[in-house]
Order: sequence, then C-alpha cells, then structure tokens
Amino acid sequence: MNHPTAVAALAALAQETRLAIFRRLVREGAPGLPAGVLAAELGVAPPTLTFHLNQLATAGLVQSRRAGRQVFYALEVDTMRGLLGFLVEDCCQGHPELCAPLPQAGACCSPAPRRARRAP
Amino acid sequence: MNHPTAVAALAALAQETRLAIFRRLVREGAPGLPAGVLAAELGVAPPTLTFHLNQLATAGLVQSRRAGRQVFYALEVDTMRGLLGFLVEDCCQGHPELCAPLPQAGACCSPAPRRARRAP
DNA sequence: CAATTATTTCGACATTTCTATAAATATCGA
DNA sequence: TCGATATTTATAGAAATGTCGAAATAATTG
Repeated sequence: MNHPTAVAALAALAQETRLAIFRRLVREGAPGLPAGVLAAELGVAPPTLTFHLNQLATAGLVQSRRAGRQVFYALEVDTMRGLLGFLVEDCCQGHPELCAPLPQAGACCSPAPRRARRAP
Repeated sequence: MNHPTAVAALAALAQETRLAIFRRLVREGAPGLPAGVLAAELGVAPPTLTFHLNQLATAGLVQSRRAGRQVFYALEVDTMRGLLGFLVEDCCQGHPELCAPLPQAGACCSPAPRRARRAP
C-alpha cells in the first residue's frame, strides 16, 4: 500500500452508499453478493450501484465475477488489510502506551465475538 | 462510531494532504506537532494547512491545543480506533478463515510484533 | 506600545463528484 | 430465435471540494 493507493481507497469508502456496500460485503465474506441483491438491500438504483461498485473496484477494494446473469461482488481482503495497516504505520514511534488500545481494531473475525451486532 | 461519523472521518482522510498530516501525527503520538512544523514538513501553504486541519478536527480525527504562539495538533486516538473497528465490524459473519490475516492491520505501536490480540 | 511570529479567516475560482434517466449489453429459458 | 432478467454504459446537470492571495487575529518580545 502506498500513498496514492490509500487515498483512492479512502475516497472510495468516504461515501455513504459505498461505505454501506463495503460493510455489507465485509459481513458477507468471500462469496460476496450479486449486484441486484446489493441494490435491493441498500435501496439504490441499479445504475447508481454500478457507479459505486466501479469506484470500489477501481480502488481495489472489491472484485467481481460473473455467475450466469448475475455479477457477484466480493471484498478484496488484501487491499483492506493493506489500507488499515497503512493508516497506523509507525504509530507513535514505538511508544505503545500512547495508542495501545488500537490492536483490537483489527480483530476481525475474532473467535470470541462478544460484542453486540449493532452499536447501541 | 456510526455510519455518518465514519463517512466524515473517511472523507477527511481521503485527501492527499490530509492523509499525510494524519500519518505524520500517527507517527508523532500524543504530544502532536505545531501547525507551522506540519506546514513546513509537508510543503503546504499555511491557509491550506489550516483548511485541512479543520477538516480533520471536524471529523474528530485530530485535536488542537495552543501553547504560546503555536497551536499543536495531535491525533484523536479514540476516533481512529473507532473507525478501524467500524470498517471490519461483523467481518465474515464469524468465519475467521476468510479474512484471518486481518488482525495484523491493527498492530499499532508494535516495534516488537507480539500477538496481543485482546489485551485484558 | 510597536514589531515580530504563528496561525486563521475571507473571497473567489476551477475541478471533481453524485445522481438520475434513457439506452445498450449479456445471459438464460422456452 | 424471442422474450425476460440482470447489469452496464452514456449523458448531463447540480452540488461539494481544494487551492490560492490578501487581510485579520493571537501571542511574544524589545
């Protein structure tokens, strides 16, 4: 991950619809979802959805694959991981006590999902 | 962290200069840096820097404090942590094998890479 | 108080971004 | 092949954003 790539990825995520798409795909995992399902679930017009999916794909955050008439979109996990790592790179110059609570942020797919689904 | 707040934070980060400011402050840790130093290091005109710092502050990503003539800007760690957590919330619906490599993304402040997944 | 340093506010302009409608493409089943 | 379903492309206009120079504000020093 480098600076321009990170800006592109962040710009792709910095939009209501696209962030919703992204988070929906984060929940979905590897198989992903067809464009139509995303459009229906998020209440977005198909052309608008395509526009946003293209933004996410161009930023390398999602990938697509056709399955019959449907086109499935799924998360590009490597990019997501790269982005998160890039944001906290060289954090605090080796003074962990300053932002020690951060590691939990990356605790994706934690085996002990004790947290509530939706924040209260 | 909620959806609108996350969009605001991401939008604040989705810009070259602001991402550079943010990452510089991530490296700096708690004390932060005066606006002038940031402007000089990043080669940005003072008014432009102020504009971007305000964007970051409005998004809750940085805070400022005056010290004499200088105004120090420092990272708002809680917001950063909240944002990273929000992005990977409910990742893969409990199928860790799908995106297991993600945890390292949050390994902030780790000069010695230890597996401190869930501290307490 | 006057001069100097540090930062912010103001005003204006070019550029980019988002959304919607209409039309086009791709795939499947009869 | 024809019709139906799923998705994309094309086009255009309104709204938001980034950058700059000039001037203003805040704090320190002589």
